[in-house]
Amino acid sequence: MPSRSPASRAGRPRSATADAAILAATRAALVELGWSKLTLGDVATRAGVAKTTLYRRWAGKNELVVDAVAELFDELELPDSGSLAADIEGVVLQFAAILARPEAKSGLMAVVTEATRDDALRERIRASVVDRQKRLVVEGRSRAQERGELPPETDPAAASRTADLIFDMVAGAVVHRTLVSGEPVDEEWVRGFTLVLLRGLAGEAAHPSAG
Amino acid sequence: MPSRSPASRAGRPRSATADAAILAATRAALVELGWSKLTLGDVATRAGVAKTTLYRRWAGKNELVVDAVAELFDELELPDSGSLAADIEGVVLQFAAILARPEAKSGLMAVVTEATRDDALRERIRASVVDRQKRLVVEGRSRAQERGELPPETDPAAASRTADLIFDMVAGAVVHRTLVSGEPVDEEWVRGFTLVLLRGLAGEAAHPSAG
Amino acid sequence: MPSRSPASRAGRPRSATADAAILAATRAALVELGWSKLTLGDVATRAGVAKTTLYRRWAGKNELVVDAVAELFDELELPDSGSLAADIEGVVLQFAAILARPEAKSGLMAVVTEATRDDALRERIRASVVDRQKRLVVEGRSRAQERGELPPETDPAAASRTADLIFDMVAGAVVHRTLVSGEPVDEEWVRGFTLVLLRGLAGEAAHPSAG
Amino acid sequence: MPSRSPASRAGRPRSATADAAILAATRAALVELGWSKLTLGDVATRAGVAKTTLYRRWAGKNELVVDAVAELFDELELPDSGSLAADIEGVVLQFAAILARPEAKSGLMAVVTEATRDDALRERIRASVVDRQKRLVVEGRSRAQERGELPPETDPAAASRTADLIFDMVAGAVVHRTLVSGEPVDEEWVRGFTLVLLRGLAGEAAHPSAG
DNA sequence: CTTTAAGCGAGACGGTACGTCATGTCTTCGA
DNA sequence: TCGAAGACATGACGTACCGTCTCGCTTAAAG
Repeated sequence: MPSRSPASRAGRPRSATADAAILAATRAALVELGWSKLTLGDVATRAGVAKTTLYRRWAGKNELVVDAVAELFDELELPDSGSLAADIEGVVLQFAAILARPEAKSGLMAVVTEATRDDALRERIRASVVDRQKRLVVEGRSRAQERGELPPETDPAAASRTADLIFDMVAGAVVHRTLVSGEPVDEEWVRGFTLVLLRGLAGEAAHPSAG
Repeated sequence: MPSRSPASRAGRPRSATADAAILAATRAALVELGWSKLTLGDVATRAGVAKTTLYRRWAGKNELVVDAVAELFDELELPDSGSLAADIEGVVLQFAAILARPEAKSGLMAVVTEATRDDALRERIRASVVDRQKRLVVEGRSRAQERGELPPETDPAAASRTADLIFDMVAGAVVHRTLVSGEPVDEEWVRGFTLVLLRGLAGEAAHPSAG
Repeated sequence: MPSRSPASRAGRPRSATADAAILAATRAALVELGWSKLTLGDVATRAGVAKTTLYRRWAGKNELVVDAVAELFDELELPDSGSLAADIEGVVLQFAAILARPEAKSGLMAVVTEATRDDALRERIRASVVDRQKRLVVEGRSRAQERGELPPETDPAAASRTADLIFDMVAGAVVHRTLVSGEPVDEEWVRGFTLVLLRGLAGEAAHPSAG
Repeated sequence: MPSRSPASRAGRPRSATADAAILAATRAALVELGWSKLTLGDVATRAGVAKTTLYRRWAGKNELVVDAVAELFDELELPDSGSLAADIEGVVLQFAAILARPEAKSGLMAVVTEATRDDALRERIRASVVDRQKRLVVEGRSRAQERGELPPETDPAAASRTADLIFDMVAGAVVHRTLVSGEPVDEEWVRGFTLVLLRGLAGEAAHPSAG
């Protein structure tokens, strides 16, 4: 989100519609041009806004695209389909569907790349994009525990570690298949993936890694 | 690799040392500057070569970086450590170690990002980087089958599909943890990951996905 | 002169000082380097200005140099020395003095050369440089007619034709001696030249060319 | 002319036809492209010759073009038409006709411009182009003296000075009218010019400039 | 109901990198 | 040894974006 002066008192307030227009224009430009050919001047023109306005709210291309892409993940929801396997399959398919959209492909990967040399950007991505999805892992597991599909956690540290592992595996596999392998994440693949993942996790609590 | 005319007879031949110097300079620049601040002019200067020489051999930044990074993966080897789990752990650690190097982080992710909009580039990456690693999956599995750790394959199509799945899961998880989560791929994580993966794959052949 | 949008309202106005700095830098570069080694990048640097600023105002090297050189001729004045011969000698010496300056030598000849293949450029030169001098011929002749040194003109067409002839002869001879022959236009040469010219023109009106 | 090693003995002798082909190609390129867009690589290609061959014989663009253009003036001849005025008119028209050709316009003026900063080049031009024409002035005057149209010269120094003056006036006026004014040198203009020139010169010997 | 301070569009500004082109030199091969 | 072919180091080209900076307007809250 664009940073706001804490106590904006005097003067004309910032246009509320401009933010939305800029983010939408950014996504449109990502679809048409991709990350590397997207220019802030062009985004400003598309949004019907002056470059100044854009720079007043975002520090640069990276920050802008993070915000533009983050909005895409707001629609992710954990389906309550009665079984853990079906829950996972559902959420993975949703995630893959978002990732398949060109504005997500171009934009998300690019900012992650940039973040390898920019800690503030990595933090922004984690806060805006990643953590919003991690809650799905936690929530899904607690539901499964309620249903007795997974044993209850006793060690919170191990639980957190396992959640991280699951998240890296789910997100990593989907991203890799979509972006690197260039193959579709279809129902068949998701079934196979979920099977392996769940079978692998089945005895996990019983054999906690030593730490 | 730079394309060569097959039967180059007349004229001065291309300098053999220039190629190596350019690729090394590219990696050095990736380490120092990262992808987005790497400029071809700077690479040329570092390599002690004219910009034109560089453009004569590579079409642009993307192609150059693919070649520069691909060389890093040549050192990957499948260790023969006696057990499937140890083999996997060994190769994952090697893979993670390469990926942790800044020139790989910056460079590989960036070209993968670019490849989302450039099929020729994706193909180049697949040929230069990905396929060279996939053989490790196939080789590792056949060794494990010889040792009786995995059942022999009967359906080659299912085998290929499973190999792809394994590859997406291994590479995806490592990449995601390294680049997105920003956490180290240490021995502890690798043990946990391998455990889940192997346990998940244990019954895979018995329950082939329907297709 | 750089073209200006007639009603420039919005946006930051063009820096007024930049124009002068660029033209001065251009003349300095002409003196040091000559036409063929003058680069617009160097001019921009000398003027403390970005290359883009320069290109925003002039279409290229030719147009820039025409403007830079044209300013040199603004100082030409017709001396009122009492006799036609002295007037001519005075103005020819002034003209030769300007032409002897290296920035005029290098610059003017070069753009005239370029103008052989570029009508717009020829027109620009005529407007900026040539026509400003032609007035001296007209003015000088009318003064001489008032003094009775030349007969009054009756046929305006013939008068114009004669003015053109005089101009080609004066400018041509001075330019040729300075630039082609590489000899100085000193007082001695000017006296000889003026003598021939005036004697030749003495009966001109009496023997108009047939047309 | 291209410099030749005085005693070319060993090895393959230089192709005799190459010289002519290169000069012709140079003139053709001047016609099509003009001086500033003429490139030596292009000339070499047109002549069916390697760039190396070209550089082995000429030092650069300037020297090559001087030689290419100089050949054009070889066809200049002093017509023997019986009267001084007609002789002058004839030779001026011939001169103007050569100068009107695009390869002469572009090429000659350009090298003269370059020569303002390169004494060796100026000397080459004088030797190759200018002096070949100056003989016409001398020859024309001596014929006119034989015919009694001009008084015989007594002072050789003054004679030389006058020849230079005439040459500057003739060549200068024609060049200026053709290249700067952009007007044609037609019969009418030549008649007017010759009239002025001859009338001006009529008493020249009687009033030598004081020196 | 007027200040008044900020937001806003437009666009010029000093920079940096781009990818191409021409220069003049060099290195190889074949004649 | 020359000539063709073409790679080479060099350096300018003209363009595109960058992120900043004036400008002359709104525009709404504070006085």
